[in-house]
Amino acid sequence: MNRVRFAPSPTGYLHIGSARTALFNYLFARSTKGKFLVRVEDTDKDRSTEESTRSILDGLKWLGFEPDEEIIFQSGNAGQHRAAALRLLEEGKAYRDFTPKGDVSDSDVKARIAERAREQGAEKDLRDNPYRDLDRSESDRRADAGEPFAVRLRVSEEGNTAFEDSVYGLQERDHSEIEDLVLLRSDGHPLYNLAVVCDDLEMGITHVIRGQDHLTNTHKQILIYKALGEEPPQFAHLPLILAPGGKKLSKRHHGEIVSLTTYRDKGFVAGAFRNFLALLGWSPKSEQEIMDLAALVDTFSLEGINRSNAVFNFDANNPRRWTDDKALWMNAEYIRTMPLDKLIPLVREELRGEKLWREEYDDEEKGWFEAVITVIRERYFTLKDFSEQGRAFFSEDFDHDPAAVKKHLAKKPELEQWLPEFADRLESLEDFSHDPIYEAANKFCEDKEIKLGVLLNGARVVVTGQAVGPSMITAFELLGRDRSVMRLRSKIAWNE
RNA sequence: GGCGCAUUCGUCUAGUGGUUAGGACGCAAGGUUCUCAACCUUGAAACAGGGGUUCAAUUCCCCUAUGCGCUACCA
Repeated sequence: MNRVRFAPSPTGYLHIGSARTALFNYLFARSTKGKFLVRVEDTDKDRSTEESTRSILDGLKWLGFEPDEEIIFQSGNAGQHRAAALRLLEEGKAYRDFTPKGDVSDSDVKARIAERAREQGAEKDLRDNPYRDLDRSESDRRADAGEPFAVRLRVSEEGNTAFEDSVYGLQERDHSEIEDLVLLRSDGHPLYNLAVVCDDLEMGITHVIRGQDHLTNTHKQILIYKALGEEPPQFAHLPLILAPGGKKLSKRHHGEIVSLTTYRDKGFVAGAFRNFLALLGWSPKSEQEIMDLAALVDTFSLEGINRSNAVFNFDANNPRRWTDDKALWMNAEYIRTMPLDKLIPLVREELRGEKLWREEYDDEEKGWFEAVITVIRERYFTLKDFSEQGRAFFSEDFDHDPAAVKKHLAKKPELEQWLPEFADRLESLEDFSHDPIYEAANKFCEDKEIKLGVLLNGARVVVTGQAVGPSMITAFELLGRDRSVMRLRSKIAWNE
């Protein structure tokens, strides 16, 4: 049985790239009847926080990915990692490095790597560590004397490692390109590459599906598997998600757009965002694009994964395009087509958050509420729209859009008289339903010799505060006689 | 610097040794309409560049360019 894991490090929010990695792991597990596991890689104790862990787990839950087994915390396995390193030391597959630990300031490591590499040029020798061939008894003696040491894997100078990546195909790397990597820090803490290998072994992971940024390091991990006398799992690396222009998508440069929680907070339907994410770097090879979780599980396979990085397209300077157009479109598509009983709970949450929810909507006004949602959801893009654009349906306390006032009221000052007059006609209607309201509106416009649009557009601004919205006849019907009449007579919009 | 990976419309992508290079989002035009969406019709829009191989290359090979990744006693 296949076993895969999603292994986030809790050093911040859940990045959308990580969310997609989790998605692909989940889909792979479900589509092959395997297990989806979660392992929190909290070994960097300086940067890991509980808050981050919680936020990541919340994000996974929101997307619908519950782990099949208990969540593993990597920090709890440090003892085993250390034991593995010591075993390799014992077997001579690793050695003690007594070089004093240098100061590593995190910020400029990349620059220093490049700098050092430039100096070495092509002449570099990754096996020039003076302790690599230190006499064993001498090494033991110094260790016993309490001298601190790091443990490094003894990588052979000849040959290469190779593996078949499910996405990128055959990967080979000469050992001469791989340094004797550190397994254990001089303070006794295991390092990432060792920890992942040990944990994946321990958890019985059969397929490692992760970001392409790990592709080159996979060779190091394979070396560790070999040294431990174990078979490496199957690897599948995923293309990355980039920012417009092909740049790295980072919190520092792109802010909250990279955080999954942003999408939840800005009114995304989880299924819609999940659907969008699935299409970034993976293709079902069909023209079907709208897919719920079951459909994704049905069609998912590693073969459909792309090799080139995908650009997450958005415009930081344009509020209307704060995130990818297609994501927004897909969210709208979900909002207007998803089953009402799936949508209602989401709208309820949104209205509750904005203090617009009334318990009656779940009870004696359920029918009315559903009718309203059915009508207004047609033109909404996010769940936020229900409380913002749709506010007038749930509250008397709503604003009048200045642009709408200008466009439909200011240009027709006569409406200030006409709208209350029209209110009188509505008030006297025997049957306050669609057709009679429509007839009344037409009759009124005939009397005043104006186009229907003039009346209804003006009414929309006064009654809903908006220039756009559902058919005004339907809106009157939904709001009911009293509220319609009252708002038509109101001078608020005229005085603002 | 070294090593690795990638490159089809603006973006996400399909695809093939011979195709009118397909779809989606977005964009534009038209229809519909009380507004705006939705919907329908139509349109503009791509094989990074250069060499090969081949009867034929977007597809196979090489080089260049560009981008990304890794190169840490970070994960």
